[in-house]
Amino acid sequence: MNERIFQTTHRDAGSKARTGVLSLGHGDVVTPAFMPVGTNGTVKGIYHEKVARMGYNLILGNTFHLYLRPGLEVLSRYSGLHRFSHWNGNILTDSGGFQIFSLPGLRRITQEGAHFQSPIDGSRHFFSPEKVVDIQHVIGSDIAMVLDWCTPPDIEHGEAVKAWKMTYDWAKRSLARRNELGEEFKGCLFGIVQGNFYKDLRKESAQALSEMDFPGLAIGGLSVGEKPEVFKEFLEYTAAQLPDEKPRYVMGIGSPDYLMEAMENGIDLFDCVLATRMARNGTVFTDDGPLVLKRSFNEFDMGPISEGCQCTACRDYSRGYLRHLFKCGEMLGGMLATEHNLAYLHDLVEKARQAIREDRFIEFKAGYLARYMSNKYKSGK
RNA sequence: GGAGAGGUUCCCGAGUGGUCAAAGGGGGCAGACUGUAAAUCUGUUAGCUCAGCUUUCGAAGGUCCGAAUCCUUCUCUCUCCA
Repeated sequence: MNERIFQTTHRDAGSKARTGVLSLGHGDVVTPAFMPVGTNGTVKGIYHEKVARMGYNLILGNTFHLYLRPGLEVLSRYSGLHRFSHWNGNILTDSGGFQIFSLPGLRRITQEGAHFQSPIDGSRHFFSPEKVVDIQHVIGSDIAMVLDWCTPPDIEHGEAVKAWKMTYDWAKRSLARRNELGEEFKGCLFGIVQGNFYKDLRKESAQALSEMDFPGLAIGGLSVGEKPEVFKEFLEYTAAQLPDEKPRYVMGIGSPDYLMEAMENGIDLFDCVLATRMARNGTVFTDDGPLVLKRSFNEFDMGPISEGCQCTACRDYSRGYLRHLFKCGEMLGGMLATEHNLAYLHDLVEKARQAIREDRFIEFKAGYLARYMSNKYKSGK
């Protein structure tokens, strides 16, 4: 059942970075790979067709959201999310653990699972690890994630122990449920490492999950409000505990600098809402740092966001026009910016893969970040 | 020509003697955003040598300890009637 889904194709000579191929139900994914987030079965502000044409073959959906809307009956009648949403590539679904974590006051976690209230209508629901596997089975996820308990920074050691032990127990139950479904369950199920910001717990969690029958492992509970140095320290530490032969996925990171850190540490997958959310809010990635399109200095700028970028925004429109769209609240602005940010990250990761293949990832990263982090467009303040 | 209403800080618009540099919108400017309760949220928006001081509510005078608020004149706008 647990066939090998990942092959490393090259290892960078100067770091732990690696390239590989992930073979999933809807085609291969070259790694490292960034995964755009499409929580509700749509990557906000862009056609699936464009996402696919850009080169993305693995996007996210969210168990929590899709269970609440449109609900399992609809998804089941459509034979899953691929057909429902007309996406022919791969889909990874997050379990909803992060959403439940994000609903303080609306949730209660017990050994059995998570009780929560819908943020849509206040109705009460319950997710057990088994049920979450079942829902993702209905969705038809190519990669399903176990239900986990994500914790914020600055919690007590004792509480962090409780959370990761719970996540571990839930992981075992998730696997058991997957095994019950047998061949019917077409996707692969990934485990999630927790352990908060305690190295002993990260290590225990990573080792415990590594010994289990998961075809891939994720690092959860990072980028939840901790400082960048802390993120980096725990990313590096935790990644090193994971088995080399399985794909490693860091959940929820998407700024260029975080992606670089992840790739350097041998991470193969990452996803984030940042690119698409920032885009809708008017900020685009450039090699010189993030650019807020609404800012006044763009008014007469007839150049593209990024020279050489192949996206529609850069190909057909100027910074001045994009500024105008955002100032008018025109939805095209958000759509174009979304396309740009996704194209930008795709290009960036492709450049990184190329650097890895040529054993020069460290120089590539240093050169890129020196320019990106100088943040040319940051205001004086 | 007659009757009435009114001119408030970039705009709209509250405010009818001190607690008003003046509510609230809008616009402007800036900041944030990292497994999406987000096409969202936050800050700021007279000037200065920002504690404090100076100028500001159509204009000019006046009353008062004190005026965006009261009085006089002027000016402009709008509505209705001729």
